[in-house]
Amino acid sequence: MVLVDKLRSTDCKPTKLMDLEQIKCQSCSISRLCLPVMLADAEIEHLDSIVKRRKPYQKDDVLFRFGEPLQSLYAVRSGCLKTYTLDADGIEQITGFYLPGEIIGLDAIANNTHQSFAKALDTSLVCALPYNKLDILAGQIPGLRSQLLKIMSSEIQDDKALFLLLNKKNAEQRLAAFVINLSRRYANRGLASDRFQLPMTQVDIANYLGMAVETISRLFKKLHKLDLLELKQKEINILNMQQLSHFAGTSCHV
Amino acid sequence: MVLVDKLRSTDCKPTKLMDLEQIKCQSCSISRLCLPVMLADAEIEHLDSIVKRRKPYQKDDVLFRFGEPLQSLYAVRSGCLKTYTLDADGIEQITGFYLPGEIIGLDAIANNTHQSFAKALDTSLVCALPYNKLDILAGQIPGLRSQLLKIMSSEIQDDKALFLLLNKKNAEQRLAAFVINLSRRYANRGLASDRFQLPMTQVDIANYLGMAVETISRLFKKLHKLDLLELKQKEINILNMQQLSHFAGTSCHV
DNA sequence: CGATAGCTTGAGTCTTATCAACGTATGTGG
DNA sequence: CCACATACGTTGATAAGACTCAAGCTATCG
Repeated sequence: MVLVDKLRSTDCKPTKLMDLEQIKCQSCSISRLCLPVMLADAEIEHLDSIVKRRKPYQKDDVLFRFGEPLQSLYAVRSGCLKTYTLDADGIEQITGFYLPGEIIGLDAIANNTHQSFAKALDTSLVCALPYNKLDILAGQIPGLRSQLLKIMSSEIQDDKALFLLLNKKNAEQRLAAFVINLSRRYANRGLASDRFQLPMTQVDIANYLGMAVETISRLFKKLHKLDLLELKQKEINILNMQQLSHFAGTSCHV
Repeated sequence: MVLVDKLRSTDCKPTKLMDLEQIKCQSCSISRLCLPVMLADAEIEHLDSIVKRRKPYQKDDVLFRFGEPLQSLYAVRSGCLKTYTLDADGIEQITGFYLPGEIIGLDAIANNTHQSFAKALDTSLVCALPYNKLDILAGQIPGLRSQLLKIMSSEIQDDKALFLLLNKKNAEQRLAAFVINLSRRYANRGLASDRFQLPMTQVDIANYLGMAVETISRLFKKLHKLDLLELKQKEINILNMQQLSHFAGTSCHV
């Protein structure tokens, strides 16, 4: 995560960036969140050999478009990306935000066709995983097959949770839950969970959560008034995580 | 599907039912929607050997509960089931409806723990697929591995589509889209797509779509007034599929 | 036949969207 | 380095869609 932090700071030298582009799975700081989990060294090396490390994508660069044949899944190494479709009027409909260690494009496997657009929100490094090669490798390495299935299952879990959030919670609960979800994901990556940069605009958050931007703005203000969080520019500062979680409507299942 | 229809009719003899319980993957009418897709005969036999065919579940019987360790995935053979969680107040939150050929429990793979309850809405036959055996078999049969990944990818696709539906569409579009979705799924199973039984109550539909029952009732009435569909008891009759689709807000992605 | 779950209908309320206008960053070219 | 253009965020007023509550109706099942 040190490497990731270096990358995210604006003063990193081009040489540093080149180094980062070359980092192998073996030494990647987020490998424990990614496909290599539970693989032996030799297996990781095998996986590493099919990974194509791309030059960094700049803000607004597009990784793939809706309808394109699936060539590769993409593992995020640093930065942040979003996926979206366009509705009948050509309006963007955001379907997901992706942080380091997360895999983009899993929904394309069913018909070998991308079901969305993917765009960088920030300067971002990704690893391209050619799907046909990955599939073959999954046949040879049980741990990889297993991890791939787990990652997909995890995405299904997250989707169901999001579904419940949107379906059952009101605007303020949605926003609170969204912030907490981001916070948890940062925490999993060893980054600060109570103070971080929002990688997306409020317009994007509103779009993703199915709300008006005005509502987002008002609710951030309300959460601030309640001393639950602070938002300065894009920096978010969670002041009372427990209360905020409670506010989000403690999603208990039992 | 003839078999499925027989089962659904109420006058089927116990002996018939016993026969159905024993049907193998090789002769299962919905195998082309299920895991056996693209498998060679010998491979299907292999798969068949790990499948446990359960006695029929009756209405309201529970397949598994939230928090239980994942033993098996379940392939629906006939009938209809729902999955749901309970919120903090113990209120049911429906997360999905499952028709023949669909697989229940994929979200449990990530942590080997079921993330929801599953309950029969109707007399239903299911095949239990012990996950550890299935996983091993997926390592031996490339086509099975591939199909499993595709089924999971498909579920992710469906979840994203549902997400967009709930997030961006108003009540009447949601309901219209829900009906069309059911209709398409019946069509895929070779059943009538313009005239079918709603397998769930309006209360369940309301719960699933995040709306009040009253709204569902009013909207069915409205759709009837517009001559788009008819609803008598639980039998739905789509009168104008094209208009209904249009009404649902033609979900275009380009 | 009565009890209960499921569905319908109407009236009133509330949350959140919409519209309009203004304020504040950000970044580009002169 | 400044001025302008543009994207992003804030605030207030108004309106609409959908919920809630209350009550009555209708299937269904024991």
